[in-house]
Amino acid sequence: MLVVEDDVTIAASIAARLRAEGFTVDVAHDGPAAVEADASVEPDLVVLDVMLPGFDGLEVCRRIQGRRPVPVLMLTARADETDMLVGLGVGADDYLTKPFSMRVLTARVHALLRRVERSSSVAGTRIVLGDLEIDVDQRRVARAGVAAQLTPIEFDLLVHFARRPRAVQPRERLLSEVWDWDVHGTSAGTRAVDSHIKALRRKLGADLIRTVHGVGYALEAGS
Amino acid sequence: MLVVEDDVTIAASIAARLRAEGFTVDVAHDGPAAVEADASVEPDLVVLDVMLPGFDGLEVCRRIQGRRPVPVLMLTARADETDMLVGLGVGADDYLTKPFSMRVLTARVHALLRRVERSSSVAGTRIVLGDLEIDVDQRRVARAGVAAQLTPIEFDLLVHFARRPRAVQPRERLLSEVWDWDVHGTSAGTRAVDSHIKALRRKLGADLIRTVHGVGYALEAGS
DNA sequence: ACGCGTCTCCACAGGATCTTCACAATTCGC
DNA sequence: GCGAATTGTGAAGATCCTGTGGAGACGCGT
Repeated sequence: MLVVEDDVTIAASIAARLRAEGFTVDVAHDGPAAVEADASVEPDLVVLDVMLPGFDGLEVCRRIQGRRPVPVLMLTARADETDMLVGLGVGADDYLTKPFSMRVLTARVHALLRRVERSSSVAGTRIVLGDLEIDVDQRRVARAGVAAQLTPIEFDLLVHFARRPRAVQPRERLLSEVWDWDVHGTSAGTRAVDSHIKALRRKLGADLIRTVHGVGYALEAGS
Repeated sequence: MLVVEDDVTIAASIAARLRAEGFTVDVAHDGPAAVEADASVEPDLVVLDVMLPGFDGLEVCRRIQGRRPVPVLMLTARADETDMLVGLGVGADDYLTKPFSMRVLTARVHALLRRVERSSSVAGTRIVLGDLEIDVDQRRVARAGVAAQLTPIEFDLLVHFARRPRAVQPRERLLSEVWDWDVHGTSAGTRAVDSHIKALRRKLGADLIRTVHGVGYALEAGS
């Protein structure tokens, strides 16, 4: 995460708060430093003030985005400035007008990361999670380099897990979303899930899928 | 709840009023004491005067927020001071200009807590309360960084508490909302709650859940 | 119709978990 | 302080859940 803000005090506040949220934060105080920092640390998100010494936030945004796609959250001093930026189509992913509370900032940051995460993994035909590689288009799977041959349902099941890494999926949800079943209260049939889980574990390794007793299963994205 | 205010009289009246509202209130009269108190009691909200001996409210706010995210309500002597603070982007979540009525203060406090409650539970998948971290999607829990393995009911119980921090939950309500039981008049079975509370305390620390004699249990979020 | 792969279901075993119970320890009202 | 009510604690049986192997059902192309 990179914070670009010329006011040292504000920059420090933002950085401190984001660090408290668990992010790794770098700080830059002017345009050239921002571009350089982006190139060297390759942050997964940039918080960018518009008004900067050197060259301004717009220019920074343009240069950074030109090099590689990265979500940008822009800070503007006034609302009409925001309008202008949107009009210019600078390519920022979200805007925040000063003054703002830290709470709003962190909320936006999280929302932005969620959005990016989602779009990159869903739109992407290829999902990589640790040593697990899935090519959704070609319907191929490999773990630690070795390919595995999955049956249709096994594959759909795995993709379903991979789209929500680490999240626990109850059997009912799996049945309704992978199988298109409508299990309302019917406790029968849910064991079919187990069989396919077993098959996946046999083909891809027992440690790939975690079972959560009384609830369902979750994919362990090895990291 | 932590009140930081150098004027002893004002501090006392604020504290008294907030206690009357049912909050647990600690008081600090200067900057260093404030930071220390925040670290030791981990309040869920800080009412912070700007002008303080030691170092001022801005510095306190920065240090507190740097350590962990907590809502801050700032008290300023003059309106233009508020403007300045806002401009600095210190990271307070709300401001109040002296003089103010107790009614306004309590209203703001409640509003702020509501806002926090909303954002923390709606944002949803992750609940952080002091050193307790719960990932609802992954069904994982950690206290002070160390993970704990909970059984299904234990986890549901904890989440139920965590969504209502510090609120006392009678056994009957827990049974009806976590267990889906219909305890109407049946006084039997309520002891099952105790067993699971015991398990939670063993796994996450005895100080996490407070027992309210004759009523039920409540989660202590670091205060 | 037949073979083949795939899917669903079943029954059993082994764990894991839940509830209950009796008793010790604590708290509260007086 | 004292008695009554409430809570903490440990253990044990009952209950529930999951892993597993295999048997049949189903779809599909030949």
